[in-house]
Amino acid sequence: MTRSKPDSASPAPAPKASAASRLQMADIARLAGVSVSTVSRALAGSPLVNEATRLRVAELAKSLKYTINVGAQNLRLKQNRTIAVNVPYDPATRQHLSDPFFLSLIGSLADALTDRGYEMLLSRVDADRLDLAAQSFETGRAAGIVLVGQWHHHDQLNEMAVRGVPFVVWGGQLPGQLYATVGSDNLQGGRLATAHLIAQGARRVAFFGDPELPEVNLRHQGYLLALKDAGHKVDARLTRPAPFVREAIEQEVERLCAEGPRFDSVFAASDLMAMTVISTLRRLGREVPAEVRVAGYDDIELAQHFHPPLTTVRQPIAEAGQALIEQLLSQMGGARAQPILLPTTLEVRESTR
Amino acid sequence: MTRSKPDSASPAPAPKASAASRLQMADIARLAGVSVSTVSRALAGSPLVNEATRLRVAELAKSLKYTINVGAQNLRLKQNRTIAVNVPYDPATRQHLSDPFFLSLIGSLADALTDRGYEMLLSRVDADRLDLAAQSFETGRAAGIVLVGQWHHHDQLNEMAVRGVPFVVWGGQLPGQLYATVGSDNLQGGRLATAHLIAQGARRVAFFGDPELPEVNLRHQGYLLALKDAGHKVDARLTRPAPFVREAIEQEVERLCAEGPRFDSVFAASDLMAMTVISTLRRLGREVPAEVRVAGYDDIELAQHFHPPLTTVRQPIAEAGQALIEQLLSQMGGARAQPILLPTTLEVRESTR
DNA sequence: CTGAAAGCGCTAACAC
DNA sequence: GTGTTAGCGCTTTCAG
Repeated sequence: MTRSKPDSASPAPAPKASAASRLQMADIARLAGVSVSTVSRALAGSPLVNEATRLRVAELAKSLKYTINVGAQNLRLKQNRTIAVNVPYDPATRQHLSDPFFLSLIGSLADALTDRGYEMLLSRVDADRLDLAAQSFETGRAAGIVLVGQWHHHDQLNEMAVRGVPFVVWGGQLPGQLYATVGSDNLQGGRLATAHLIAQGARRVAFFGDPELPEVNLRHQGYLLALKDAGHKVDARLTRPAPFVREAIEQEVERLCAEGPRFDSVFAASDLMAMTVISTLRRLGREVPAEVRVAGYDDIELAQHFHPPLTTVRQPIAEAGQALIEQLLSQMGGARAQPILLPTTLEVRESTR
Repeated sequence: MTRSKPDSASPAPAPKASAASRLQMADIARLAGVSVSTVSRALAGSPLVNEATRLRVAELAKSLKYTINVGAQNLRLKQNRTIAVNVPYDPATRQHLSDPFFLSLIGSLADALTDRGYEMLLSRVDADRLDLAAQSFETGRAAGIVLVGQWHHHDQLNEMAVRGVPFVVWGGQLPGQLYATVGSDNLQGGRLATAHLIAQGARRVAFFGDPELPEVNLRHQGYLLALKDAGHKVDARLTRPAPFVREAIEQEVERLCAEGPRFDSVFAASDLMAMTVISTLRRLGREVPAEVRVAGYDDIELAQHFHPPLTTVRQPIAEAGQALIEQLLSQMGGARAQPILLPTTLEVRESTR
């Protein structure tokens, strides 16, 4: 899925008029022997129009498969029922839309939107220029924006909020945040997972993840809290700042195994990461969970089918989509941006037993 | 991800005008002391406009963060740069957007579209009413349509083609097909996988999948061909028609193990299915690959991280998106619908050794 | 109850 | 070079 051409690709030839002039209101008005206004009213189900003519128009439209041109309708009505969902991609690796968790989240957003009669415009954004996501709002394409992941650039998001762009982001709550986030309780989740590892007898828990990302950072803080709760000493070398790239994770595991320090369990910031960690450990001859216990985060569908089935912190995906859309819509309705924290639960499976 | 409300949900309150009237061309015309037409030309980079004024207008627009209202622009230009991508969902189970393969395909489509300056409208369609997907074209929302999976209802698709709706579907090539499909060479893929199992010493290969689906059906035919190539007798009881639902697959595995017939390997119609089969076999105490060899189809990202790493037929995802869009665009440009077959390759891993 | 006319925000002849 | 004008396909006053 690595593409070579940059986003700034030439817009290509002409997409021009699609098909020889589509059917329009005037046509069915003529055919029905009424004026366009009547057709408009009839199709809108206005009580002003005679039931007989309403029916006639409706049937004519149906048999001719005529449907109102939403573009024109929206222009006239100044309304808009599409929401732009933006998935950040790392401009360096051009990796994107790859983590199953985000993909499920998109599915859940699609559900939530369809349920409310909205459409979803899906696109990618350069993770370093999250503010560009605002464009689909500014060009009138979308009535609101969902950002799937905040990455770095808290600042850009705050600036968007100041500009009055209606948007929500899936991510962690940050101090001084002017925009709305929806996310799982990352702190609590990290704490849960780590506490569980400790309860299983872990003495030296390693943390894998990129603490530059707000969400991961919160999970890391939860990890630290749990260590403190248990009276464990924190060994900073056990925090391994690996980005979400397979090779980097593998390397980090190899380094940790080779150079130390000693560790008897791992809390990984995502399931995908946990799975990679487990594969690598296995390749290096360390058994999971016998020698090293591993817990993940997300509870993606495959976590339970993995071998060993993965202990993980479950984020409620279906609710996530609902909450994101609800928050966005209420914001579009004039409400203030309000962060939402979704509860997490620990799914204990074989990988930590 | 199971939603309770049906699609026919009430369209909810009013989304009305977003924010107090956005900035528009007239505004920046006034501010620049020129007419709207000049602004329009300037922003479009027309050579008719004086370089000095062009610059002035451009800067004014930028500083005010003005962007052209695409809705109005499209209406006037009768153009449209959005493509609707529709993901069918099973109305019975309301399962959708769940198989990682389809999700990756969406990612690949997003890439292909962005590269060409198109936008992507993502929605679900009832798998039994694929023809409803045409609506986004008929309402002028989209200039063309991509259908991710043909399911049953070849007929509905043919009818859409007759109606002149520009669309492509990801799926298998069927006889008497009036529309364009893009898909991997399912027949060849099924043959490859099965032949490989036989080469590994398999004598009794079971097939898991729903042969009602054209793609799966082709994979099954490939399976039969490979058996014939090898001079094996076909045992119809080894074909297990399981839908893509986890519980159904587990049950089918249990039944096969309990009631026979005997089998020493499995070719599953998708990786997800293969993984479920493996987990179930393991639960029943049958080791993979020692006792049963298992091969899948798709080569999703997780196949290589699975334990054991999964032997599978790789479908070229990046090319898939490109091919779908290329085919659709050329169709929109007036070309005839032309099926495309993508090459498959066998990825041999531990699960069949 | 229905039609004529104006206008949503923009572009493209057609004048000057 | 730039402004004036008409009109994309629809909805909605405002008169009948």
